Amino acid sequence: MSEESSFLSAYKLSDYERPSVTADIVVLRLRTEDSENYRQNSNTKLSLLLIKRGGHPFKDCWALPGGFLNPDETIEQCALREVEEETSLKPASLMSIGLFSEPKRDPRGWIISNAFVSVLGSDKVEQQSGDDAKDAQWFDVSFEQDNEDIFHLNLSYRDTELKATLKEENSDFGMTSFSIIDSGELAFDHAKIIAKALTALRNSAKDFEVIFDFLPEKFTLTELQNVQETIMNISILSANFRRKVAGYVEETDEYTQGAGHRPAKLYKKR
Amino acid sequence: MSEESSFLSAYKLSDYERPSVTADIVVLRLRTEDSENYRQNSNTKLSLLLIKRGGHPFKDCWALPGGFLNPDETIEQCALREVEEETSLKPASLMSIGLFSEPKRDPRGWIISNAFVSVLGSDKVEQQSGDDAKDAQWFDVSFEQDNEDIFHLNLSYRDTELKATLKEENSDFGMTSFSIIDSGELAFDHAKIIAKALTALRNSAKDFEVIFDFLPEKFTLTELQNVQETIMNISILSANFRRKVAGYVEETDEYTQGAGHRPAKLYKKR
DNA sequence: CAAATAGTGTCTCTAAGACAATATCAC
DNA sequence: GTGATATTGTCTTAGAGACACTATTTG
Repeated sequence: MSEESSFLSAYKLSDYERPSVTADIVVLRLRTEDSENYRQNSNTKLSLLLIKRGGHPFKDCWALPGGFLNPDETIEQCALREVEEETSLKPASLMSIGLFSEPKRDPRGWIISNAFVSVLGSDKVEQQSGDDAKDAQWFDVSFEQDNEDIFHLNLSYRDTELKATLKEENSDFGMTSFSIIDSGELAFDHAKIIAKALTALRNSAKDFEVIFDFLPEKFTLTELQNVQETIMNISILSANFRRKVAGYVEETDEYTQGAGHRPAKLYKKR
Repeated sequence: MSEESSFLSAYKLSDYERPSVTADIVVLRLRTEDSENYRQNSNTKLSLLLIKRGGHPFKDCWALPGGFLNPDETIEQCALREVEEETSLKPASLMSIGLFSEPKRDPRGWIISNAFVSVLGSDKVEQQSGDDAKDAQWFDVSFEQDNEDIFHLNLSYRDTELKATLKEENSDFGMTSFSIIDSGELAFDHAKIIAKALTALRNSAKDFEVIFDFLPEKFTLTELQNVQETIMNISILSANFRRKVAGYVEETDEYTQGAGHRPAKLYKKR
C-alpha cells in the first residue's frame, strides 16, 4: 500500500460537524394574458413557482421548490433534478445566485442552501404542473423599488396575495443582497432569495443574456422586447430595441399569421 | 407544548448524508516593483497567496487557503476568518464566486467548497505573513487567453513556477466557468477556482467596482489606472481613463512628494 | 378605410478612443 | 535644461434615446 493510499483510507472527516445542504430554485416563466381586443397582441407577465408547505415549520406558508444535495451529484445537477421533479419540464437555463448560510435560517437545524434562478421556455409550459396540484402554484411577480433602499415584492395568484418588504444591502460583483423587513407569507429566508434572484435576472437581461430562454426557438422581435420590458420593468422604444438586439438574432423566412394586423418576421437566437 | 414546537423537537435531519463544507479563498494583493531608474514610477503586479501542502493528498502541491465552515457562522464569516488567520490582515473586500461541488473533487471524501475572491489593500501588506512562513507564499499571477477557449494560468515565485491550462466552459450571468486541462502543481480543483476568480475580478474591474480595494485610502489617478490595467491585462490611454473614473473619485488637497517628476494630486474614493 | 402592429430613417447628445499639447517637479 | 510623469484639450466615431414616418394585415 502506498504512502498516499494508506493515508486516505485512515483519514476521517468526522471531527467536523457537517450541515445539510440544499438547493432552492426560483423557477420563472412568462404567462401570456390574451387581451379582449382581437387585434391587440397578448400581454406577458413574469410568473414564479411556489409550493405551499403542509407541515411545520412555516406551515401553510409558501416556499421555493428545492431539496437536499445527494453525494453523487453537483449542486447544479441537484437544482436541475428538483426543477424537473416539480414541473416535469427541462428548464432552458439555470444560474446560481449564491449560498445562503445564516446559521439560524432554518428552524429544523443547520441547513444551508445554494439558490438558483431557473427559466422555463414559454413553448413547453402552458397546461403543465403547478396548475392542478393544490400545493404548487404560479404567482405573478411584481418587484419595485421605493424612493429609498426599500423594495416591495408582490406575488399574486387569483385572490391570494403575498407581500414582502426588503432592504437593499451590499452589492458585490453586481450581485445585490437584501435583508428582510417583512417576509409576508413566505417561508424561511425565501423572500431574500427571490429578491436577489430578480435583481440578478434584471442585470442579466440588460445585455440580452437570459431573455431568449423565456421564448420558443422562433419568436418576433416584439415578443423579445416584451420579455426584456417585463423582466426589467421598463419601457423601451421599439426602434432602439431593434437596433441594439440586431447582433444577437438572425432572421428566418417565416412570419406570424392571422394576427389582425401586419405579420411579423420570426427570428432565432444567433 | 404547541403543535409547532413539539414538531421541531422531534424533527431529525439524520436521514440525509451530509457533506463537509469549506470556504476556499483567492487572496489577492498588488506587489510593487521599484524600478532601477529613480525617476520612473514603480511597477505593479498582481499577487496571489498559496499554501504548500505538507500532507496527503496533493502533498507538496500548492493550494488555496481555506477551512471548514462552523455551525455558528455564515460562509462569508468563515472565509473572512480564514483570510485573517492566514494573513493576520483584514481584507478590503470579499466576493463569492460560487459553490464547487463535484462529488470527486476531494479524495478525502465528500467536501464541497464555496470559493471567494478577497482583496488586500496595498497599504497594510508589505512586510506581513506569507513571506517568512515557508509554507505560504505570494505568487505573481499571469492569466492569458489563447486564440481558442484555452487559458494559461502562470504563477511564479522566485524560481518556483506553476503552470496550469484551462478551457472556458459555459458562462452564466457573466460568471465564466472553466474545466481543467492541466492542473500543474496546483492541488484539488484550485486551478479552476483561480481561473473563475480572475475572470470575475476582471469583469468587476471594468466598472471600477473593486480596483479601489487594492489601494490605500488616498491614491493618485495613475496608481488607480495601473490597478485596472494590471487586473484586466490591458493598456489604457490616461486621458480617457481620467474622464471615465472622474465620477467615482474625489480630490484631496494633498500631492505626492519627491518623485523625481511632477507631483500628482491624491484622490479618495467617492 | 380603420385599427393595430411591424419596421425604417434620422436627428441629437453623450461617451469612448486616439492623439496632441501643455505643466511641473527633481536633479 | 532634461527626463519623466501629470494633466488638459479636442477631434472623430459609435451608440443610445427620442421621434417621425412608412408598410402591411384583418375586418
